[in-house]
Amino acid sequence: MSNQVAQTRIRILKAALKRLEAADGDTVRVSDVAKEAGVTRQTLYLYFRTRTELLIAVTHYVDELNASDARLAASRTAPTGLARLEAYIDAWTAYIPEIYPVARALMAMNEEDATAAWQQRMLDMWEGCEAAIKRLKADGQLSPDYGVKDASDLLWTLLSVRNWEHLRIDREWSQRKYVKHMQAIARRLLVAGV
Amino acid sequence: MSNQVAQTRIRILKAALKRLEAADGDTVRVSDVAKEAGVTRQTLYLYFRTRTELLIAVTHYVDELNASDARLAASRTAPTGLARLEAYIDAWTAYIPEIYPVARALMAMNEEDATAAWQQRMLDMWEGCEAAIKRLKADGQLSPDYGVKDASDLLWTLLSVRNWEHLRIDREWSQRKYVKHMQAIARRLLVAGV
DNA sequence: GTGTCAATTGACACCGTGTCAAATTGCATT
DNA sequence: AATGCAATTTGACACGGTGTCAATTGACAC
Repeated sequence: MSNQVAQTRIRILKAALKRLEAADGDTVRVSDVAKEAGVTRQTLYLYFRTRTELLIAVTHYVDELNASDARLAASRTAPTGLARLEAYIDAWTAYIPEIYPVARALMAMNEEDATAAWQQRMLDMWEGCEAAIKRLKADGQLSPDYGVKDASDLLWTLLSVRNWEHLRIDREWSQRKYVKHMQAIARRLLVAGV
Repeated sequence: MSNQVAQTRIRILKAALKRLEAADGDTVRVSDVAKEAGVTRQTLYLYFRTRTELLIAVTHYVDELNASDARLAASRTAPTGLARLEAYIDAWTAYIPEIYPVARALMAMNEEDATAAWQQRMLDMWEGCEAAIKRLKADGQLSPDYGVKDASDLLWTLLSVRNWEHLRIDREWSQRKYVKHMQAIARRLLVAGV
């Protein structure tokens, strides 16, 4: 990829992200992004075959910007099951607001590839939940009320982007408050003897 | 409304519901509904000004079919705060699968009126949650961890259609299992001294 | 200068929603 | 049986947004 090409690509990604963050729920069109990037719509299509592909590329771009993988992975090194659960929740809940503008657009698409891409992410996230729960169980800290699978499903649901959206956007909770409550609820529901 | 007119209208509503229930996540087009109803697209537009208006009418139709209001309202007569909370959760969680096919389509729309209609329903549902929580508080059964507003927000989020979708569809929980867990979680989180 | 690569121009097809006017069918009244 | 009205159909079209295509321009490198 020549330097010029790489630059244009990045410019488009930045423009897309900017528009997605600014779009207050409104749909961002391909032409909006092109305009923002100072490029024609056709040029954009030279870099991304479809709108879906563009949005997916933006999710990866956001991940890079925030070194998300690293932050999520770091939570794995926590010393105890409980500490790990807390670290995972911290990492994930900090990630949501960053990915949300793109996530929203992706979730709003009724298109095969877009749905598949988002589902895959959610599956990855489920595995993160499961890993945290397994560690909890290994440390004898998992609530006796739940098996690993059910606990993972519940944690995964509790921490869903939709729940964040409900509380943070619809109910206007602060991010701080949201995180605090998610931590408390996860602990209350999933950790033994609390 | 003449008899004939009423019949055609109902036929269209039934057709729409049928297609929405059958559409496994795929978008249902106006022309699909018209075809199902055995009527031209133009006739449909004679009865419903827009696709959004049709979908909203279907939600009302579903409500009628199930006497949903009555069921929700019945939960208000429970003798204690806890009984009422349980009755409310039973009524609402039984309602979700009925409304879900339409809800899904409505939520998927990026259109002002559609969004507004769904938001209004969710607001009504929030008030149902709040009423249940207030009663709980009046009976001294509300967990000391939460105020009325926060508890209502949490119950509302816990019982969201999206959470039902996550657990019931994505994680393939049975309806029975879903209800059981929602009851248990609500109690654990919101009821004092459990 | 010539060749190459990136980007632009302008046109067009497709799909789904929504609109319009004119024609047709069915039914009731007299 | 003829008239009139209401419900429905027919066929056409506009619009917005995505995606495609071919021809052209501009810049820079050799």
